Amino acid sequence: MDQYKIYRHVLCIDLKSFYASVECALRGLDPFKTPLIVADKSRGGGSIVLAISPFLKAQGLPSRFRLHALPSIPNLIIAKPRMHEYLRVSRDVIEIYLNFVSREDLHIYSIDEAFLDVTAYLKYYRKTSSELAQTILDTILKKTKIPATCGIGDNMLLSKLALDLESKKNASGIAKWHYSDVEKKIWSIKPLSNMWGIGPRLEKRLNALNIYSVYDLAHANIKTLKRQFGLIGEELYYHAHGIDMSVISEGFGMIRHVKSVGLGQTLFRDYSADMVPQIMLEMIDEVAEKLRFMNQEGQTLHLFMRYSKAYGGGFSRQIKLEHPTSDPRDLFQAAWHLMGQHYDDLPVRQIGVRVTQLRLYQPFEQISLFQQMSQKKRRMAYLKALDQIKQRYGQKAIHRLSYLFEHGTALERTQYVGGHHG
DNA sequence: TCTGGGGTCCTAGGACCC
DNA sequence: TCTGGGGTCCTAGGACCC
Repeated sequence: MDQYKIYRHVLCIDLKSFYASVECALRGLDPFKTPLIVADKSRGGGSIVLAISPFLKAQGLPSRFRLHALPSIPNLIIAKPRMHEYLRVSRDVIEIYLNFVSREDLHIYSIDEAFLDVTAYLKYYRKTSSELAQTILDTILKKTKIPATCGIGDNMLLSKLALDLESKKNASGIAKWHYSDVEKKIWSIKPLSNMWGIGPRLEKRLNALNIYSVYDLAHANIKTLKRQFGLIGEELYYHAHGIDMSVISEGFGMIRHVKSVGLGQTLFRDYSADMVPQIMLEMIDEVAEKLRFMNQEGQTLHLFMRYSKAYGGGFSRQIKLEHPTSDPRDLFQAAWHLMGQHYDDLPVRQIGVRVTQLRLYQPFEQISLFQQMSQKKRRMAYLKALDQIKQRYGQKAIHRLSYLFEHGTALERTQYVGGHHG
């Protein structure tokens, strides 16, 4: 097993109760003393609370619940989500990371979590990994008023586990785990789903094999695990021994390119078959715009629908296009084709559109004729012009006539980012 | 179990080619 | 047409994460 052990100094940093902390910072309040939740009241009692302040967390309030399950809390502040602000702060924090390490050694894991491989920098800063972690956390707090915690490990997995299972809970906000801590700190993890990479389904299947703790997992037969779970089974076994071979600068860094772009929404009510194409077109417009913004085009369109509860079921199908594209017309045509084949004309509650097989936008199609080349370029120029109008004057400045139909959701969603209020 | 939206990775099975 | 095996690509579905 020792031959698989890599020895690096990896920091895994998490911005504490991120959305709620940003809201406190914007109001000049202390997140540890302020009862604040982030939720969109205007979306009704069924809407989800996105974040709660560390103050409320310390009082034992669950971190995710529905607005109508909210207990009465004195002086509670309910902040409406402002995704643009959260994204801005997230970018500010990334800038801070980049003042300490280079891009190759930084892996952005989510809007509020990042991995930093500081192995090569400790000598330069003349600090231990804990000291450097403390410096970075202090800098984040000073510049953005956001509290953060940090797990440190010999590899990425150990740093992540140190973060999730220790530093988020201890007073200093920093925890360091080595391979030598595996027996004491990882093997005792129970239930299994507390381990990163094990969800409720895997936990159940493992329990069926008489595996209830990470200790059991570490002492299970790797061949059995592989037979039962394939590659993931092997990975589970190694993770149970604290082993993880991924190195940020070897492909886990920031430069990793996005592999798909998509959009999904659960509609506020059931939509009958005649309204579905409009919703789909709106969503495809948005995905296509995002593709153009990223200067990408995609060659496979994936369409997902779940029918109204009254009927149940749905479908999930993909289709490969003739050429990569970021033109909503091509994408809609493909979606229309899929619908013709698989849609049962039932009322719909959930719709998803995703484009995969991405590549960098290429103005020329090698195999096509001159005429078609210029057509693609001209069409792109037109779409880009629309994009620019929207970027300058707002998403509502110019749009399809069909967006005005009463069933549309696009105009309301222009205020949203990632499904939440922008 | 679902409640949210946006992602990633893995797997089994089929089609097709040599 | 079937005999064999190996490889690649594609699709649908499952599971996980934040």
